[in-house]
Amino acid sequence: MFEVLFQNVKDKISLTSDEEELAKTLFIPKKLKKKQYLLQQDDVCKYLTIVEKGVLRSYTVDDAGTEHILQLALEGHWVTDMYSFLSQEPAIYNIDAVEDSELLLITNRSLDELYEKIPKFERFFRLLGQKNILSLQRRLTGSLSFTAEDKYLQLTKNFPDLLNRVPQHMIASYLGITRETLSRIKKNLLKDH
Amino acid sequence: MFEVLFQNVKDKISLTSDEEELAKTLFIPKKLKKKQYLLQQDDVCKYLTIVEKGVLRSYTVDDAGTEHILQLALEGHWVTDMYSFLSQEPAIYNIDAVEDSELLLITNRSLDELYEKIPKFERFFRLLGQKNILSLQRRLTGSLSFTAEDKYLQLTKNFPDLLNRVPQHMIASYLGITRETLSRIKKNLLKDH
DNA sequence: AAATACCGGTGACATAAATCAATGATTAAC
DNA sequence: GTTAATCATTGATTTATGTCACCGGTATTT
Repeated sequence: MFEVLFQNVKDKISLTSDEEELAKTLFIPKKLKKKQYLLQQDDVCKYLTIVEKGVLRSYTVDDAGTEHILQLALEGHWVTDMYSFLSQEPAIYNIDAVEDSELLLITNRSLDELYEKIPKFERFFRLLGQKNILSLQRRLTGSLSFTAEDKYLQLTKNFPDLLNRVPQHMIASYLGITRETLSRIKKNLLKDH
Repeated sequence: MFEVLFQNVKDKISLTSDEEELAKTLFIPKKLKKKQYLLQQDDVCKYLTIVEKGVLRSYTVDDAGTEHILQLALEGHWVTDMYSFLSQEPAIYNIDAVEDSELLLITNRSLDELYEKIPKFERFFRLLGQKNILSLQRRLTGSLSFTAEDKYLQLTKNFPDLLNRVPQHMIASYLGITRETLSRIKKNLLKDH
């Protein structure tokens, strides 16, 4: 159950086995069936979550009922409504499972305990945040300057896994385009082979 | 010179005066005239920078020569090409001054020294990163789901300062729209008063 | 195994925003 | 103080992408 978490952690900091045992006690395992919610808009987000197995998505729903996907989180990715998690105000994002998934959750309180008892985790989450910022910046720059086709090509290049595990209409939503446009882009790319 | 930096730091962690003195030695003051570059694409980004006075922008230039602004950094904001700064690979962003500016720079090496000698800075930059992620997420969600007009309205609401200090065409670029479109949006908003 | 929901593809049409081009207005440079 | 950049505005036109409607295929449910 904890393999993905500790692999993730050991990429950035080293832990003694005592520290690892302590950390384990602070995370809550949870399973989610496909389509089940981890968080619904307007609820308070109580957990920071790492995906051990499966896929989660975080997304907003606009006035027209259209979903806009902020994040597609595969194994080893962290997901939360960060604003709600930190402030305990109502969430603006929904989070649910794209596949049956296994998760590890940590509350804000437990996270504080983790920082206090194993200060190395300050560094871990600093480095994790850095990586996160990099990927958000790349995505935003792409969103500002790329055509729909280029955004799709960038995705196929950087995250080919996503294409197999996530339905097309979610890929489209993640790219900020409609399912129809994505369908036509794929057709075009085949034609130009 | 260091007022903005230490105000920024003390919002998140507390420092003794010894620590403050040590930190001061690790930053390099620099002034930049309007339009001067701090970093050019394809150079290696040597510094993480905080703006003490003035405004910087980071941006990419596409094949057509159009600029796309990732960040507009007012006093107290941190700016760098994070990928280049961390990896010492060539930068993809340009950074230059929108107004005459006063900056404090820190190298990767000095930053490591800072973490080593004052571990509290791990926490500081973790918290800074969190804030950064929040704002990138908000901007990306807006970019995925808002019309040009709504993106502009969100900006006027959240960062009214920017409108006075930065020319319209840069605001447009920051929003991912053309200057012409922004000009028409403003006209429309006035009309509907 | 029939019924139902989900998913991707496609045509016809609509529209937001980009592009191209020209004109003042303001600011900076000489 | 004249010249030259820089900046914002506006009209005409084009284009990428969205919207709406429908279809067939494949899972999923009962």
